[in-house]
Amino acid sequence: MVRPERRTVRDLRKGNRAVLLRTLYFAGPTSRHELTRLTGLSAASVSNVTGDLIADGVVVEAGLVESDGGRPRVLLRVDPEFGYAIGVDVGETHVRVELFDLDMNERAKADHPLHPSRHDVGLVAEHILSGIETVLAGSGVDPGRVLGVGIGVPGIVESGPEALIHAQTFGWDAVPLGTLLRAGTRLPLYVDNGAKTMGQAELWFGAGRGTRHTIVALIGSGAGASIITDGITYRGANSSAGEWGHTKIEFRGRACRCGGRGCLEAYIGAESILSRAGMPAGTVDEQAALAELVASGHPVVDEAADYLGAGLANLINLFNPERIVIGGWAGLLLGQHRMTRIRQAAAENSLTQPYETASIVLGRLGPDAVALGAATLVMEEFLLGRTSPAASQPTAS
Amino acid sequence: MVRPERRTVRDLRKGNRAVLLRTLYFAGPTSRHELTRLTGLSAASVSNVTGDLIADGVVVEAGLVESDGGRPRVLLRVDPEFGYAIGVDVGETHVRVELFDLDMNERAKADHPLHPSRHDVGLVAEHILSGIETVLAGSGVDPGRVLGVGIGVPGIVESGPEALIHAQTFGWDAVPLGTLLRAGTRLPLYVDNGAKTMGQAELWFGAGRGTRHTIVALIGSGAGASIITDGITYRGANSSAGEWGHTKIEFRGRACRCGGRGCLEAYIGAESILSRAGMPAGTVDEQAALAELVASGHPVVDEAADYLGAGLANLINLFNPERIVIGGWAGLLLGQHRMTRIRQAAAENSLTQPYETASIVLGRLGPDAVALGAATLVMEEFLLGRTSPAASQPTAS
DNA sequence: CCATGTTAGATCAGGCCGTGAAGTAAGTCA
DNA sequence: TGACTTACTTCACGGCCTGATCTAACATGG
Repeated sequence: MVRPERRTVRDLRKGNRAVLLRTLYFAGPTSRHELTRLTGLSAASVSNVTGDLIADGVVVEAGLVESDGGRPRVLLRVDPEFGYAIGVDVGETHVRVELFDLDMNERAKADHPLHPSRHDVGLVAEHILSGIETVLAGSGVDPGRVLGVGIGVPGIVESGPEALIHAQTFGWDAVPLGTLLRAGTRLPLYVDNGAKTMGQAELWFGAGRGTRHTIVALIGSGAGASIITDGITYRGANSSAGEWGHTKIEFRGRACRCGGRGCLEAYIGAESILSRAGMPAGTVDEQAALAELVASGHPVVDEAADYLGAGLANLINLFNPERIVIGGWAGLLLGQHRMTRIRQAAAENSLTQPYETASIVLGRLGPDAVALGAATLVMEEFLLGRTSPAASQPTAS
Repeated sequence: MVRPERRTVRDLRKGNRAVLLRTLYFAGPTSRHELTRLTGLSAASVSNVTGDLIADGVVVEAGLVESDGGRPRVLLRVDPEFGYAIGVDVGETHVRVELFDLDMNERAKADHPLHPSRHDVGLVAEHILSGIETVLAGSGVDPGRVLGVGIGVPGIVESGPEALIHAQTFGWDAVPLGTLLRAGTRLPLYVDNGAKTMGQAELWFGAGRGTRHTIVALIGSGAGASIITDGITYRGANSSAGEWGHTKIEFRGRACRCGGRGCLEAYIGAESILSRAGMPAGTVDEQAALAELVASGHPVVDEAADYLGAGLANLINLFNPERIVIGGWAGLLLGQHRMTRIRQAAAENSLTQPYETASIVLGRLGPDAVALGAATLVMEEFLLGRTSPAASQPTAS
């Protein structure tokens, strides 16, 4: 039931251009000669297409490499200044906007604190728009060179003609954030779940680099997962795939804040761990409290590690991944201090063969990678050749 | 991290040929004119490529359709006699070999009973080879027109240079069935897990037809799932994805025959249901006993339905499918008599938004679709243009 | 300093491909 | 019988990738 595409001879060039661009981007400075090896294209085609790319300004020369007794190789690379990507992290306590060049170096940043009880859509949209203006002004980057804005939000993002956001914790029900923003900017917008963007950041630049069947488990107050199948973030029919935190690990078990019972999140989410240890939500600084709890060796932490291992085991059995990355602030905390226990629980609760192919590792990017991941949404479009600075326009009116 | 391919201008033709062939296959008799609409290709190209296909004998004309006041359309279709696919079902109690034409009509069949305690690899291989000979002889089909043999086996099939089969219930550990068979036949072989082949049968010809994000849950003695993501059976890093039956639904719960605890299979598998009702494995005819139990309204059946719903809910949360097909003989039995209860349990244990996009339905093909599904493995290759009768050869020596 | 050898990259002719435009086939209808 | 309609084919054209050939730019050795 595969649905192959590709039509005219022109698409060929487009595709090969994208292949070269992607190879240059991920392999770094590379000579034309080596590109023929990496892409399988003929030397003649590499010459042609790189010629186009250089003429368009996307690719620039980056020094020479001498070779024993022959013409030196000219190294090529994507010009990091050719375009820029903006990543937005809409979190519980802040709206963070970051501007990256194509090498994903942060060039500017804007932070708007958000009161934990005020997540009005209009306010968030306002923060995002003013943040975009701030980073553009602060970096001195020509707005016309910005390729787009990626936005990581909590909750489920329902794809469709207009992306609709369902975020229980924010009280958002079918909120068309994209539509609201389009009134204030003409930049292309890419909205996705924050856990998915963070997963993509780990996949591209973190602990998942080079893998194709990967799961990034994110544990903070709650728990979610980003599922990468064959190199692509899996979204399912309505983009809500990956709701790992609300899978049942204990039939009719402990009550979860989602209203259900026995959800994994009710056993491994920071909020639930703390409340089990006698520190209900809102009474303490979650991160500090959990750190202390983990260090103190409280049994509730061991229990959480066991459940986490079992939860990972379910993912291993279902997805047969080559790597599992544990991320999110609570996940990193648990992983740093209870990794052996987690791995053991995962081994006990999964089948041998898939367990052995899955390496369980800690995330490398820290909890602040949501904006970076959101920016990779923009990069993805760019590398596919579906967007370019010429197509973008600065903020409207 | 997408990895686009496509190189030369020649691949274009290959791809478009595959697109046309696939469209003709699934849309049935179609005129060239309509093919331009269905494929997006120009009329000129459709004319060219169908010309090739007809010249190669793959496609034949299939009558005319008058149109009001113009030249009548010539209908085209794939010639069902152009090639044949053999499907093999290696089950607990039999080895079944079936020969299909391209329309998936069964043309011949061979059944070898298997003693439930004797699953010697050599014996199974012998049965398969003699079954192939039998169906070829019985149908009178030219062996040179057979496109390949698809084989559905129990357990985990580890893909690689040689497919290795790990089947606990058979006592098989890393058995290279393909290699053994290749000594007796030169036909291309495609080995896969029987649950996956059955899932593919439901996807192509059964209750999953037309869907792209689908899960086929198979419940017999045990439980497994075939996960279709974006129209393709998902296999994971080592082809062992979909081990749904051994995901934990009850942390440290009931003992499972796999050695673990709290596996879903230990709550919804026929063997476990019967043993809970006081009928341990081996003492009764499983299928008859379960049917009686279901009809009698025994509470253990209701309990199983609840667990099944919760297990499906986990799949809904993780995969966000558009359809869930319940299959397998025990699954069909439960579904026929407890569908409401299953659906309700699924609703209670999954998030609202993904639950609403997933329609839960019964399988349409019955429990004998393993061989049919195995034959679709051959068809898949054929429709991609990667195999043709000319490439195949009759049995060696 | 220059001829020679070596490697990187560019250019060119040739073979394919898909497409729009124009042409042909095969009906209906009046 | 001829006008009209619709289905399909043929043709010229612009693009594409590739192997072969050519040019550029270095090292080496005399």
